[in-house]
Amino acid sequence: MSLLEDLLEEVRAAKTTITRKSALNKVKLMRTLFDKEMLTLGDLVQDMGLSFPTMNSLVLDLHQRKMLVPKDKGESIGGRKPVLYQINDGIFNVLCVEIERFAVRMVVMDNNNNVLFEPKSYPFEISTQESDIEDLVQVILQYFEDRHIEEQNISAIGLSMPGLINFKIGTNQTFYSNNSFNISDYLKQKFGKHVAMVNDVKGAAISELAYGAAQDKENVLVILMDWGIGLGIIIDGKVYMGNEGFSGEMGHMVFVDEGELCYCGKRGCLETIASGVYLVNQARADIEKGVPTLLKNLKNLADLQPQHIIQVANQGDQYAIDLIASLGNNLGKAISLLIQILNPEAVVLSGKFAKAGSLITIPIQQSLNKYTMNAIRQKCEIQLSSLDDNGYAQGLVRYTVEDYFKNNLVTLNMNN
Amino acid sequence: MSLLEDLLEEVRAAKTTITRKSALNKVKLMRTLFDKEMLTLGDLVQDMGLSFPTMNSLVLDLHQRKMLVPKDKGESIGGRKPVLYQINDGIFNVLCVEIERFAVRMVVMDNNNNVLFEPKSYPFEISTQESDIEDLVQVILQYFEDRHIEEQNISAIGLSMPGLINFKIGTNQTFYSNNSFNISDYLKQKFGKHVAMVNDVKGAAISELAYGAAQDKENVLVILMDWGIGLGIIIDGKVYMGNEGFSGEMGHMVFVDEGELCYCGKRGCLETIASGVYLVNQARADIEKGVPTLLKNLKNLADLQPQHIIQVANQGDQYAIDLIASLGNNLGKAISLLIQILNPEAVVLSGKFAKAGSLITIPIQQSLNKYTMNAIRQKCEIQLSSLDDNGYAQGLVRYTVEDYFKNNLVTLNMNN
DNA sequence: CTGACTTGATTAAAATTTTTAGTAAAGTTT
DNA sequence: AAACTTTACTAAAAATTTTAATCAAGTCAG
Repeated sequence: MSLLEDLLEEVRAAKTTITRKSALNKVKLMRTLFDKEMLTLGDLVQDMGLSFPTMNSLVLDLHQRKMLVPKDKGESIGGRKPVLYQINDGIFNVLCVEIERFAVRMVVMDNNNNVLFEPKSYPFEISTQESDIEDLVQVILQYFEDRHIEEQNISAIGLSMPGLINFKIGTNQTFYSNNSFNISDYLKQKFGKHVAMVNDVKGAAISELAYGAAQDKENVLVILMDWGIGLGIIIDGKVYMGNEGFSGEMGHMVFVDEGELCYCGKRGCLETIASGVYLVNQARADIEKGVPTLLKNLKNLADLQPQHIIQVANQGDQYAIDLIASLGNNLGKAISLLIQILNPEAVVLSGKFAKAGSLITIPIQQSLNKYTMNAIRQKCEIQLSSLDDNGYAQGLVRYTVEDYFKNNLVTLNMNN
Repeated sequence: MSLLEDLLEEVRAAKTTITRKSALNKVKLMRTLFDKEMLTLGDLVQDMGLSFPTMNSLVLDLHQRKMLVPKDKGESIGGRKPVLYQINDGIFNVLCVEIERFAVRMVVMDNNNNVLFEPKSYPFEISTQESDIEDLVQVILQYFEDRHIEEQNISAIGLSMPGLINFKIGTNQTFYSNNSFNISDYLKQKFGKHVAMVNDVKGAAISELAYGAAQDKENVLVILMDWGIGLGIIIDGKVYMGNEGFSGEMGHMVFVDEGELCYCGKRGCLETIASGVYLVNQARADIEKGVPTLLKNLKNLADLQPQHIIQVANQGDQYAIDLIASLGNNLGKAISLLIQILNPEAVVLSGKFAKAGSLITIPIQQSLNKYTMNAIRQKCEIQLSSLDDNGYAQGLVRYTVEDYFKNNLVTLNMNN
């Protein structure tokens, strides 16, 4: 049993209200420390509303158990430097399972984002067949084998995937078309661990908020540009999920009257004119027509991916540049609607398209200038994401740990 | 000095931390009680994290000062009924100043929404001339005279108006075109009272949340339909203001490519095809063309107002019904974008158009079915507002009192 | 209708925490 | 190097929270 589970057990086993309260405060202290990453004793006193002596004894106890460590010293503001406390490494280890359109990427990281087992991708395609979920289990077991991972070293599983995920009950509409099958429960039973499930864009938004371009901001839109187009909405410093977890489905906003048929069943969705799918389809059609472009050098046109187009555009290919620009203009028009409605302080462009840099930002900015009210746009910065390969996994770790604490604290407070 | 101000003074004058804490807790108790309207001792203990004995003595003290009263008894859940406490009448009296497009409406209400001085409307037109603000002061003084109101009986002023209002610093873009003039400060100086200023749609959203169709809901869109079209966004049970207070400007979302010129400077804004202004302009043009409609009986076509069109539509006028339906279709298309982005649990249709009932809801619903993803739309109810004439003023009272508490508690906690 | 069983209100003693105050340690600034 | 700040830690005094007990006011089954 892990140190954190010991602590939770201590709360459950407490005989008097006093010992219970003390143990519960230690759990809350761990959560606060995870949330804020590094805090001084004084910060903790303020955050948790306890006195210095009490907080001191709590910290001392957790220090002795090696659950937290004095890491650095904070900046002095005219006197002695305060000690900064941090959760110890390896207190909570998360298996990150990032389900992408044609692959699953896995990595194991601890609460401080240390990589415990190196990432690896496996081919995997989402469909709505019944066997998918069992396939996923097999891929996970394969990863365990490949990296020599013992299951007992994993504290919880974090799952991210595109599509509609009901965050309140843990169902989704990606595997199986009926809403009743509960992946979280299935995996939880299979592995005997806490499972957190989150939509990929919302995971990205958490990453940007905690470690990326949205740090220290309150109201931000995170646009994830890849095969599809997703939106993560940050409001009051929190990622807004939507009433059932379905917020941010901007890719299927209807944008063109009587437009092209989208795979979602509607016509003229934004994704039909501004997405990786659109880019690839358009490029394929144009290449067949004989348009001059570096893309023609590609061996197999069927393998064409959005990143190839971005790549040649960055090399100066005029066709690719124009294609990305027209996409940027349409996307900018959509973003202008969002800004007009939500008045954010920043828009963060994330995902594979961020690599296109100003080739995409300038067309977007152009549309914003045209379609947004001055006062609302003026203070809204357009920023490119700067997260690295493990960036989204870090957000997934964060979501998983938060979910774990939330679930446990709710059930602990119930059995008052 | 009012009872509430006495209490605040007590906090400031407190010599020891202990007496200060106690006085501060009484202020917080008053705020909690205002926020939740009616609470039992047990509720207060839970909400504020204090023990029964302590809370009991706080309540006793405030009861003796006549700041709160035991009002009703709660429902029994198998034993003795608990006493429900409520803030006493007349503890905080708000002058509500609702600035509309062509009028100002005023009313004085207390913290429990009792009308102390009957409402009255005065003609008033917003422009960006310097003299406007002084005109407003004159109209307020006129109201005081007409209703025999003594200034000392007013605790604070609540101001609602259309347009962009920076809620953090109290400036607006309705009076004066430059952003630097501060109406709140001006009126505060003129009357020596706290002034809260809020955008009319956000005020309406607060009303719907506290007393209307959005009660007990978490994530709701409130559409205010009048001369313009406004949107109030309720997220996690709070009205979302936007980073600078400019959220919800849906009327100026660009909706028609190279459409009609809007007064905001852009082309093809939603308001040019779905608003009271559109309705009136379209009707005037059609009547001149000789379309058969009951509206022709109107004496003066220049006086045509949206409510006239709604009225004849309710009487069965086919032209008006069709006109409203086409507006509803367009509006529904816009709302479908919002639902797709924000996944609310309900959409509340408020404002004068709500009187059109199913004549407007059915066309809207029709568009929603066409343009929104099934899963997101399914659990989203479309509801009509049921607020009465003073409904929006009640939201303004609520905003004003909340603002007053927030401001005071912030400054009190600063001089720790 | 009565009696057993709830839950709520109130009070008092015991346990614990918070204040308050004082001292030492560790920096910064003049 | 001295004076001033801020943090860390300890201990006595003061206040609050627990805990427990009693009374009041309901519900509900028989």
